Amino acid sequence: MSVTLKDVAKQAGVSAMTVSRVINGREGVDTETQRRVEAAIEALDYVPNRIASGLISQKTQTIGLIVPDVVNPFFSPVVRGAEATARKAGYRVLLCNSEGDLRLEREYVEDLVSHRVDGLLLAPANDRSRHCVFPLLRRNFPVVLLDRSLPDLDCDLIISDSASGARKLVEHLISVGHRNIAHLTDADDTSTGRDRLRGYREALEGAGIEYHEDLVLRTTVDQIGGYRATQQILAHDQLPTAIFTVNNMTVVGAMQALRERGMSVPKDMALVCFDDVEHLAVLSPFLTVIDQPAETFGSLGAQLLLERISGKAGPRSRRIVLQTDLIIRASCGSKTGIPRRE
Amino acid sequence: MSVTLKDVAKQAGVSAMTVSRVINGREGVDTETQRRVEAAIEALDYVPNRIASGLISQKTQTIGLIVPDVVNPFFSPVVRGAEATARKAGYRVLLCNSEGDLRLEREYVEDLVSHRVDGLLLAPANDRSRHCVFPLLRRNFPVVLLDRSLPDLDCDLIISDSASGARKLVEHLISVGHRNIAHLTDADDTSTGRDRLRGYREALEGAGIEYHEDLVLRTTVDQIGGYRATQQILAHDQLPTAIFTVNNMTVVGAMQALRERGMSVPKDMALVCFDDVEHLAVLSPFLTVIDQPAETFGSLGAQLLLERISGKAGPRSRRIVLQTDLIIRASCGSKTGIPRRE
DNA sequence: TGTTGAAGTGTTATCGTTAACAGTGCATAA
DNA sequence: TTATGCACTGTTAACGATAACACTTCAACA
Repeated sequence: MSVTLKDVAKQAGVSAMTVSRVINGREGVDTETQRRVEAAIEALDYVPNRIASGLISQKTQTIGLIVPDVVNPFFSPVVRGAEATARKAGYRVLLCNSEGDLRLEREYVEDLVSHRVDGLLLAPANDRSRHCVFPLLRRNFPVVLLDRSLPDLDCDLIISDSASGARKLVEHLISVGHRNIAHLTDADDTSTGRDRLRGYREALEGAGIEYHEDLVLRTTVDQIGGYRATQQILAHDQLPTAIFTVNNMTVVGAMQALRERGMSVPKDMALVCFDDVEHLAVLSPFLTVIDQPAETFGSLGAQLLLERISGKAGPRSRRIVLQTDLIIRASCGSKTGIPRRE
Repeated sequence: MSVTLKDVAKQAGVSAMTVSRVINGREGVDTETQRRVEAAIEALDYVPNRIASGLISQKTQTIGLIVPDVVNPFFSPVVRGAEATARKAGYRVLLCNSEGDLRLEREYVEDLVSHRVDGLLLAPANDRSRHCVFPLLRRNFPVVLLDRSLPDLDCDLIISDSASGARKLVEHLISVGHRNIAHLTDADDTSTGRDRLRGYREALEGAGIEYHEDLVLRTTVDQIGGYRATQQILAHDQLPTAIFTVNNMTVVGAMQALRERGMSVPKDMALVCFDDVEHLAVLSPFLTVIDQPAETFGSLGAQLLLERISGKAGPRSRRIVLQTDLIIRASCGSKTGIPRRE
């Protein structure tokens, strides 16, 4: 079917080995021979088969990248960062969308392993993702976790300081007068959810505000989850004055639910969340958020992974905690906020 | 290093062939033998090497996907759609970010070919991408183009009806009273740019408005391009009353430039563009846009590609034109502007 | 009893490339 | 002249899996 090294060898009147040497730039090939081989390669439009070389070298020069959703404006920069860094080092990226689904995630991991990727970048769905990562680590397979840590798992890791981010956000809400603050988060099965909840509680404590269990709503951290949880909040007898959602998708659902009830932000309800979104930030600088350095998650993660793959990493696992930025805009009713549109 | 089929065979006391049969669910294996093999697989934690099978079958079950930028809210759904569809058919996706750069794009194509992907989904950078696609088609290599067509290239293709979209958008501007409409587009080297410009001109003609060359600004279709081009516009003696930008990134830059000049939308300037952005649509239903079915580009593209790969496609190339939606919001000063979703 | 054939299993060669080793010349040195 | 070594090139055997074929059994039947 496709042109092989042997075809080139025949065309150039040399052995396959000589062609291989030319392709890989090994020295010890006569200039004239080299010229003939290169002519043959050109003439036949030969492209080396990296799959076959990979079989021998036991390296695919490919890494796997599993994220819950590329469309999520937090994860798409992660993907870009990881891909760019990997590519610069000569690695390809197999992209997988786990949809935050454990079963899919496990299937992806198995598929990537059977495809013999040299390493795996994983933004895990939740704590139970541990079950499919642990066997890899036992085999010394290079893995770097992104965004979320997994319980009792000693693994390279890039996270951001969720607790401090959440604390900053809630402290800001408190500083502009809110005391009744709802929090939309997940089912207590992700490190990010737990850390942000912790930050929320710390901020309340710090201000001497009592923690109310019924102000913390557990839901799926997507648009529909944010929508439903907000509906629940709005069914309460006594409404909170602010909602803090755990991420950028939940906040979209929350906004929908508020709008359906004819409530406006920040007049009737303050609204803040994790993750800044570029388009929103410019076109509608409105939401007060915690900004995470998303692209850095990807590029730094890829870097750690490549070090691990090349054996430069040493046995100890590395844990990198990125700092977050509080971006104050107008969604809290804060006096310091900039009007939504001028 | 890693466990191979031979190791399993030895452990189970059978030949490699028998193990292969069990793995691939071929019949003609004794139930008892099968049990032993499965036990050995389990015991050794064996994962089949798909690279090696690929060498024989001449199929990698992998497709390449090249987009200018995963972070662009138009392309990230394209990626998701393509990945999901490919995956359901048992294909993996190698993701490449060309950054709209021809040289990078060419490198990616060569790399994907040397990695023996079974097919390629390409959202080309511009007309000159033709040079790296044409050789593939000559070799009958499966390719599907996304979003942009390439001149004189007979290739499967998914595009949207850019001309009619642009016409709808500009007709709307005209209908609410604008007659002096600037258009930010690219250097006339993409089909989308040309088609949208054509739609723009058609709408003007239809309304008997003269076409002014100096109202059409050529730029890179990203944020910085939109910013600079808008600055140029604002330096004109006579300002237009509306700006139509060719895509969702350019509009961000345009907005920045307007804001810097203290101009607000739509009071001082109307602003419309191609591509809706989910977060904006809900959190700030403000921009009047042409919405393209981005995810469908990806899923349908993958579907066409898989048909081509499996030989189900027939020799003729297919050209699919997706329809667009005009979503009227508030950025034109239109009296009829209704928020898209309540 | 011998033949036939189906079920189950093994052997060999191969996919495209490369590592390791084995030549072949030819020039220089002894 | 013969030895020595260098430069260049070829041969063989892998990498891990599988297709194609060959070989056992053993039951069924003439």
